[in-house]
Amino acid sequence: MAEQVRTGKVTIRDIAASAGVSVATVSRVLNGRPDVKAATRELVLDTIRSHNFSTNRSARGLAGGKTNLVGITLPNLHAEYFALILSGAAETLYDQDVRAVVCPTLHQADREVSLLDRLMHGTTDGSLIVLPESRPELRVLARRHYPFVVVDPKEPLPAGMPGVSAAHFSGARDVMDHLICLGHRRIAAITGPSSWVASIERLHGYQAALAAYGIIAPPEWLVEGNFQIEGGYHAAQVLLALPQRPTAIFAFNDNMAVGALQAIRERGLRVPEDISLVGFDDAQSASLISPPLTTVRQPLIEMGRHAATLLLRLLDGQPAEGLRVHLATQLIVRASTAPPPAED
Amino acid sequence: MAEQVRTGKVTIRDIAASAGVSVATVSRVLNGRPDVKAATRELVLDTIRSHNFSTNRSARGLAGGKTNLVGITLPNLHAEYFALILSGAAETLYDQDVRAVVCPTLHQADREVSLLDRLMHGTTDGSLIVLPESRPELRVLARRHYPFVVVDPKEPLPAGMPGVSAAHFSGARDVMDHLICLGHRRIAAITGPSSWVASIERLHGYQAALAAYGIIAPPEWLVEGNFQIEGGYHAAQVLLALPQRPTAIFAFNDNMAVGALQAIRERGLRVPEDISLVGFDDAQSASLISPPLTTVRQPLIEMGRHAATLLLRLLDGQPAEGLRVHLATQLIVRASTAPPPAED
DNA sequence: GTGTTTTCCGATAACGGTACCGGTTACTGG
DNA sequence: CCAGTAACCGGTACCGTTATCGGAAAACAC
Repeated sequence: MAEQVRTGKVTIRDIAASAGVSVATVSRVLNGRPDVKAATRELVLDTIRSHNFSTNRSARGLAGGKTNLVGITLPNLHAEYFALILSGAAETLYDQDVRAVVCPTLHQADREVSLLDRLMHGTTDGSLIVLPESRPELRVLARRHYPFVVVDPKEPLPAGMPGVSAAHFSGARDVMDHLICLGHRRIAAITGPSSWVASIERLHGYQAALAAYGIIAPPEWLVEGNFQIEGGYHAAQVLLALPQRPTAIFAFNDNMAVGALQAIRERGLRVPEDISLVGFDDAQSASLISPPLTTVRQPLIEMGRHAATLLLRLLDGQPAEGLRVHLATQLIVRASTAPPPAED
Repeated sequence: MAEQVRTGKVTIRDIAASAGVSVATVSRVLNGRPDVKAATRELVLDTIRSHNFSTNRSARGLAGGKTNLVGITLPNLHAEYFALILSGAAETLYDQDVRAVVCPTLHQADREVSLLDRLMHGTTDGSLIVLPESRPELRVLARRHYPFVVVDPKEPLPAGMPGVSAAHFSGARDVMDHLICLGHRRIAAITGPSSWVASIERLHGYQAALAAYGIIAPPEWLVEGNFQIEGGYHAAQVLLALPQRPTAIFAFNDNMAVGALQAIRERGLRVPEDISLVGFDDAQSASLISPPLTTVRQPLIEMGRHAATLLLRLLDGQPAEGLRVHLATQLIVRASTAPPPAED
């Protein structure tokens, strides 16, 4: 009750002295160990409260060998995609009283490397790595038994490396099924950077569907974008200038679909009457633009949550075997797709 | 060159031994102290590299009294608004080799309190607090000389408390000027939660402009929203049902404007021909919807950057006096505003 | 009443750095 | 040539916890 509002310098020793026990006992109480008499525990707890003490994390980290900190590395924070993953992860970790330190790498590989390097060294207990591109460095981490889980990793992930991913392949195939069922045959795609795992997987889905229906796609139906709006815009311009204009465009994310929509409009064409348009991600924008975009919902927040849970389990000493989560995606049909215009 | 890929257990003592110097010297090199001969420094640096050693943060924190960690507390991460602020802040901090630990409070006040409490205690060197609502607890932090800066704080901030804010007031007034110049007189507003600082400030700007033009606003022109899309939707429904329908609606953020747009459409009205619509924030969605939304751009990333810089300066021991940043906003006129329809 | 467990708790050595205090050298200037 | 000063560097006491070990007291068995 002493209202000891000191400068925040109360240590475990002060508590011990004030409660008339040893520091060891205080530590035991702090860590919820069972071998403390109930009465003593209460006493200690009371003194802790009255001194409003809380344990120094650095010291605990040094002594106990763990920091209660995990790193979350991701390319950036302002993109909706990453922000959502982060959101799910950080909140889950927070609930378990584990702090998350964010490390935006801005796609600079050197940063990532030096980062991972120091991540392991007493800085964090483990990491959650959102790495849309595949990086061999991960092997090193794994070899040193540093606990981490990869979000959206290259498939197949080396054995024993935990990760959570979305069903890019089947998501893309769903899109194609949808378009083909509507009657489309000339379906172009605006892909993402070819180094991105998501991009590659979606491409496979696209191609698999075409193959399944026996459609032979000329190479010019494939244009690489950059997952940004203007990348989609330019890619669409290329596609629309084709002698045999495609009747549908599958943009590998919603951003690029937005850009494509713009290009289509500028050319005086209508969506979906003249040309169908599909995105991927189900970003906020997808439902806001007009026409609302047919797209594939990815459970990003869920992915973050799962990744965090996996990591937590890993930190708990459980083996990494089988810690692989593959989340389903869902085709969201909105107004941007329709049967192709009748052939003239 | 030994390629010492050990389990990550290299300590400063190993380096010292291997380089044939004392731990003190290694520590000096690590901290960039000037009193080390250049040759020795190189030698140490080399050994550090070859052992790929990096300093244990916990130990450093414990010994040196600082953690190189700052906390960033904010309501959540998935809202674009907060994600952008975080983005600016985290990246700036990262560049200065300070790590950011994110603490999503999810608006739970108890969380915030207990959080701030433990934030101070050896966990972080300082904090960046994104607090759209005003909280008296901040006083306590300040009294204990814990370094922190508040983003979007209640104005006026108690003396000596550093903070960065946007020009909500003048931003709102700009909107009103714009609308009034177009000829609007019946201008309704969809406000945010009345506890939010941003909401209050914007409201003042709204009222100030009306007063300046001698317009008397009946209370029913003011409906409270929640800064979410559906809040805007419902608020707009109320406004549109008014006997004297307003000719313009000023939604206090873009989300609500999107909702309002929906409500307006459902009622068979056109924007901007029948009714003008303005938002606030310049969120991504503002430029994507049709018609593109007239809104007020807030420099959110900039705000994060500035806040981080301020905090860094604070940690550097510089006094908090004058550490107040007030960033200008900018009216972005797009297609959602036009002169009011001719009176019938 | 004597062994044998349990239960509970205290003493103390780590943990991996930093910072202070001093001690060597190597230069100065007179 | 020597005192004085500066530049460098080593020794070591911390920092605040946790973990280990062992001892005292209490509970139990016989």
